[in-house]
Amino acid sequence: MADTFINNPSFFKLDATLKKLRNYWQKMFDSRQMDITVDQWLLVENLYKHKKTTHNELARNTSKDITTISRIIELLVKKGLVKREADTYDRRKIYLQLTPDGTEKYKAVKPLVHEMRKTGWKSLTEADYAELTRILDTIYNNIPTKV
Amino acid sequence: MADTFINNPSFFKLDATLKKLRNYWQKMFDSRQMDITVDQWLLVENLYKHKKTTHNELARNTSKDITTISRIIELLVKKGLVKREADTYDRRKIYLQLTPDGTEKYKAVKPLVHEMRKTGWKSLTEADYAELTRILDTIYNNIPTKV
DNA sequence: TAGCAACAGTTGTTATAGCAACTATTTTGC
DNA sequence: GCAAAATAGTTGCTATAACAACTGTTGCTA
Repeated sequence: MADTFINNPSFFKLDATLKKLRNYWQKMFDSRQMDITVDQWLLVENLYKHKKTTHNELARNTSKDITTISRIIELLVKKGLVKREADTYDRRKIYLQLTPDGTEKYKAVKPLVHEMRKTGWKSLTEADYAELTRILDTIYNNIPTKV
Repeated sequence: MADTFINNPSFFKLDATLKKLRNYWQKMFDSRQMDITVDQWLLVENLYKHKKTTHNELARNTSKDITTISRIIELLVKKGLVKREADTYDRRKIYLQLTPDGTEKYKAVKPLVHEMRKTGWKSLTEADYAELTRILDTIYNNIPTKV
């Protein structure tokens, strides 16, 4: 039978590619003693870019559940990479930002990440990137939020 | 800054799309009382197609870790959807196959899955599917297995 | 302004992901 | 033929994912 989007598990290839990427990143982090996981890195990168943010914003920016953010942040705080700061005006809110160690970590890991992105995209073009973006965005928007 | 594959998290969009797909599938399964998870479904589907297979083969076919397969199969056996059968010649091997209930489950869920694939792919063409496949395969093959 | 809804975040539970270490077999190499 | 290596699968552990239920705070409104 022909391999079409109907008979082929629609997210099987997505899943396989993502897993291989994630494993590659993690193994590279481990072999360079970066002492960080892929998802912890994603939060550190986001906190570096936004300087000061909340759990909710992080969740939106990273497509992660807020409970997942809560637990990853807990690990990052324990590692001394992130510090929490209560909002003066809204006592429900907690601002998160990198500590100096967190900023160091970002700078240590960043070049490796840059290299890995180039490796993954080797022999592909910016046009391919645009195609991938278009198709994934279309699928994303095709999916109902409510069932 | 322009959104290119270098500055944009290379798997962020993959991750976001896959999560939304997975959540959509799971919510549909739940709302139809299918009593199954997405990954359990993937194994059931694979077992339906291959009739009789081993943990190792399932792991290869689904891009899952063999430990993950082992645990999902344990749940499926408890649910009565899969049965284990020892190999007569190689006592390390265990063959897995759907029980009659497992086959029923496959037939009950299958039409829903078919619908969801159409929904996700709505307004996209087979050419788009080929493009997506080409790009993801290229990325997949770009990633070193050893670091 | 009292009561309630909405919001920010945490904790409990179950499932998937993957590494390391383990048991139990089978195959290989000398 | 026998020890070592390879193979099949399980178990322990830590991390991520997501739903439900919870605490505490703020905003809304009758």
